[in-house]
Amino acid sequence: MDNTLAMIEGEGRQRILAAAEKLFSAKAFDAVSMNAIACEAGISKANIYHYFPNKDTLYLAVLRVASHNLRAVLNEAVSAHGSVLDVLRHFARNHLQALLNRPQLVRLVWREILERGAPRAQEFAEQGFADMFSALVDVLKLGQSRGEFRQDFDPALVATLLLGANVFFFQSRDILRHYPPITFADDPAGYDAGIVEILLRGLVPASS
Amino acid sequence: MDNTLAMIEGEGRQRILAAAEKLFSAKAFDAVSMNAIACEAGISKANIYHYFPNKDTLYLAVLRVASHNLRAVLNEAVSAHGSVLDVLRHFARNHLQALLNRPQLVRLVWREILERGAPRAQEFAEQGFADMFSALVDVLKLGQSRGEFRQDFDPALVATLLLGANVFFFQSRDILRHYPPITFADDPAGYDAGIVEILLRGLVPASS
DNA sequence: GTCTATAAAGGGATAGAC
DNA sequence: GTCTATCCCTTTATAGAC
Repeated sequence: MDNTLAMIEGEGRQRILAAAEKLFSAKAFDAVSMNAIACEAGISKANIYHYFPNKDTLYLAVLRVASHNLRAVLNEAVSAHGSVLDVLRHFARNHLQALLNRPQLVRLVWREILERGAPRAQEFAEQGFADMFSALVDVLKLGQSRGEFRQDFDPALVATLLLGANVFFFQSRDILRHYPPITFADDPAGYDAGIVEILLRGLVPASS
Repeated sequence: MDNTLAMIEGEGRQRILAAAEKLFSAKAFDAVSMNAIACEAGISKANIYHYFPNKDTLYLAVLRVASHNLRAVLNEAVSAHGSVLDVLRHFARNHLQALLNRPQLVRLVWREILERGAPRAQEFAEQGFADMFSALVDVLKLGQSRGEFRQDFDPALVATLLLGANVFFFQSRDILRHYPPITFADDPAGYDAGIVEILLRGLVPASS
């Protein structure tokens, strides 16, 4: 079996998937026409149907690849070594940075989470969530078992809080930027550093 | 001027707006047809064009009303009296409860925030954001000025963290529910109580 | 104000040549 | 594998009677 042949055979499919990913990332399912995808891919509309039986299948294929890639990017970003505190700080910062580095993938997957009550979204989205939650919960539990953290908080709750802070930042960055008292809209690293410090030390003075 | 007449005159328009709001809340702009709106409103499709020149204008009218209502609901929910800590706790809980009470409004406005890079979204969305941020930042600043909170954190950052936690909970509740270590997916009050306690006391033991 | 009927355009999908 | 041409349906929007 010749590799070159396999690559050529897959080339058309790849072009379509890339074009579809780009367009589906920018607009919702119904707002993207097969015609637009064909134009973006530089092929004819009918040719798409040689590779995919219908629009829905194409969309699902795009979503499958995208969520897989996003998951890999995120998992890669948050892997770290060092003390519990260092790992936590790096997790927060790198997770957010990974989101900001791949805005299209995030938008694509996240829209699926928000729009569809359908079961297919969950399949992909939950994987990414589960990875992040597991990693983060493990870090927090380790901190607890070592006595570096309190024992009386729920690690899953803190994980939700931290992931939510990053997702919210990613989603509403443009709005945050236009709101005067906010100075960190263009400083994601500073944002996460501030958040982690607050989480660690709390709002109430230590003397209390 | 007779009130009844005014109400009858506005009735058709109201029926259309209500139907459109319901459908636009459930699906994206391009996924909702004028035909579907007409059916939902129980009138003919052509009749819609007597009140609105085109689909885009109708959508914008829906968005305008929805964001106004959502803003009122949220502002109402978070108004509270008492000690700084009580106000903070009530803010968190009531804000999230208000989101959960009006899921359609939240979805409608929030989709607009996420989808459009367009300027019109900002106009509405920023108002709601500004209200919440202002109220929350004021509470935090008051706590700081009274010495009940540390001086060395950014109130806007904590406000973002808290609002983000609630929005994230609202958005990903279905996913959270299916993830084993999470026990608070159906307990928003407990979720916010836990979050606020963590924020106040921090993760690190007080002895450190 | 409300309707039926229809126009004009674009959508997804297919047929069949090459 | 890729294309052009086409089918059929739905879409937005309009015309015009009542």
